[in-house]
Amino acid sequence: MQFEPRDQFEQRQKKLQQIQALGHDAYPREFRWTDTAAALVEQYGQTPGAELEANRREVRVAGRIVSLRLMGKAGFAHLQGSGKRIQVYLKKDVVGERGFELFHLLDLGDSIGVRGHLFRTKTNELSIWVEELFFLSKALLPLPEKWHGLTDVELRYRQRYLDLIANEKARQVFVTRARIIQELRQFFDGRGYIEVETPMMHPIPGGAAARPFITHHNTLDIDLYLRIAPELYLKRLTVGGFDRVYEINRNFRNEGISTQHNPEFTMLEFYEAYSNYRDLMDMNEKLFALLAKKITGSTTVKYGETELDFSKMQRLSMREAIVKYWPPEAGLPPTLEGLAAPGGAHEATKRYNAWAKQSGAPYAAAKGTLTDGEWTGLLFEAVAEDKLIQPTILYDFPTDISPLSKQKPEDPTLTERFEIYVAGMEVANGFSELNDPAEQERRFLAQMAQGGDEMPKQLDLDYIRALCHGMPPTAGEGIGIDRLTMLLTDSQSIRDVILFPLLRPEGGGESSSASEAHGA
RNA sequence: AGGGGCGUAGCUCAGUGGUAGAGCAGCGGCCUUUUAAGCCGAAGGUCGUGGGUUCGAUCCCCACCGCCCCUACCA
Repeated sequence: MQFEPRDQFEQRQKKLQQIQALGHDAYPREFRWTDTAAALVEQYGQTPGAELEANRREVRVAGRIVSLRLMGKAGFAHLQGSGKRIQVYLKKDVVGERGFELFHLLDLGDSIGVRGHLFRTKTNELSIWVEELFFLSKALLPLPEKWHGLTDVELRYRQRYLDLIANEKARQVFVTRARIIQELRQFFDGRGYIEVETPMMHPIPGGAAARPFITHHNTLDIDLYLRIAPELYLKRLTVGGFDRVYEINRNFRNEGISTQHNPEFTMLEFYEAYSNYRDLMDMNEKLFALLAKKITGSTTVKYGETELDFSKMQRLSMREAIVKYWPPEAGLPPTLEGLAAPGGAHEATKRYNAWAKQSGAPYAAAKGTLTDGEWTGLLFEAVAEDKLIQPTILYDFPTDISPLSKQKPEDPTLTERFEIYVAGMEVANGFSELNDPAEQERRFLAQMAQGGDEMPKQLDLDYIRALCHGMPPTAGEGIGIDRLTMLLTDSQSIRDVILFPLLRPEGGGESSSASEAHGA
């Protein structure tokens, strides 16, 4: 075992031996504390020193040493516990020879416990007058720099534990993330939902269009797929009579990494029998406003340069969004009727692309021949998606790109599906669930016929069979927890809301081309 | 995958075609109310890796590795 910086590592090992020589356990088993640093700062932050002297408050507090100022026969340190710091003051004639010797052997990063009482220093800082010092654990490696903290983003992600110690904001993001999930559970539990866990290893990947990760089960000798969505299992449960279910857990998609994408990400997915997509839209408006209010204190939330207003949501059909956000420089916008007509979306896309290519705007790149619905979806993404900054419910998706959604009775080319966009990001996707087994089979087979990495290769017959047992009319939705957390914590990258985002493994770097180059 | 940027002490960062610098952390010493404690002293580096140009490269060029950003795939 050797880690950089080696000299400090060895130095601290030596100190640990000296601490043992003083009669302390190198790795003690417990410390009985009465208060956390955070609670004391909260409770006594304003209490005057005279009052602290008059009613002596005895405390036992544990924490990590994050600052250390040793002055001859006395010293100060800050202990960090539950995210907050409290100062401790220690002098030789109070803690005694042995206690003070131990104090001398402490380093930044060590865990200690103290017994003492609260007081205020000359500069009026709330502090603990230490009467007894307890050694709890040695940090063999140094903390990040005390003033700037840890700013190297790579180190912040790879060694998140250091980020959490050094950067209060980072800690706060993950506390908020936990609160968001708690609020969501409360919301759905309060509406009669039950929380379930469905398989994360699937024999047939399904429920979304995405490339799966493949793994293998040895005893059964079968390949399994890390799930790309829990959808098909959750709907089996609505068949089984769980009329309101939700699951909060990971999905895995073998695709690119970006500020908005991590290969494993957390989704809340929920299904509600006897409701349709309009019911969910209404529910979402309430949910997002409630969450913003509970988490940030206001329905208006700062995100980067903008203010997001969750008190209301704009509603647009996909075609309306194309018309609304069509850039005037690209000529007259298409009409709703034009987009609905056969070939209309393709024609509009060609006009848009002609302008986009010469102006440098993102254009709608298609591979292969597309259906009207696919052109519509593509055109929407190019024209409108990144313009949807304020919370927007986008609805009525083409059937061609919505294989699990129920069609609109008056127009089978469209489905009862919506997505919620905020800050240009898709954060939710919901629909009236297709529960006609014959139609579902047709759609699955059409997907398979279309081919491609992200399309199902195999028909999920058991799912069709489940539908044949009858699924009540049901509305379902998925909400991306990571992106939602980004919005409510003002985080610009998904890596800032995932504790351990996927990075290339450290120290690898022995690619075959590199070793060939070395050999040549 | 393509384009752009970055990589110097443990951390945060300067810097130059001529043998490498600061602050913090660490080490030795002084200091019993300090707080980015202070003062004195010593130490710490294959300047991401490998090639090339050059009398000489941390600096210029190329390749590779890693990270970040944008685009593409996707949620």
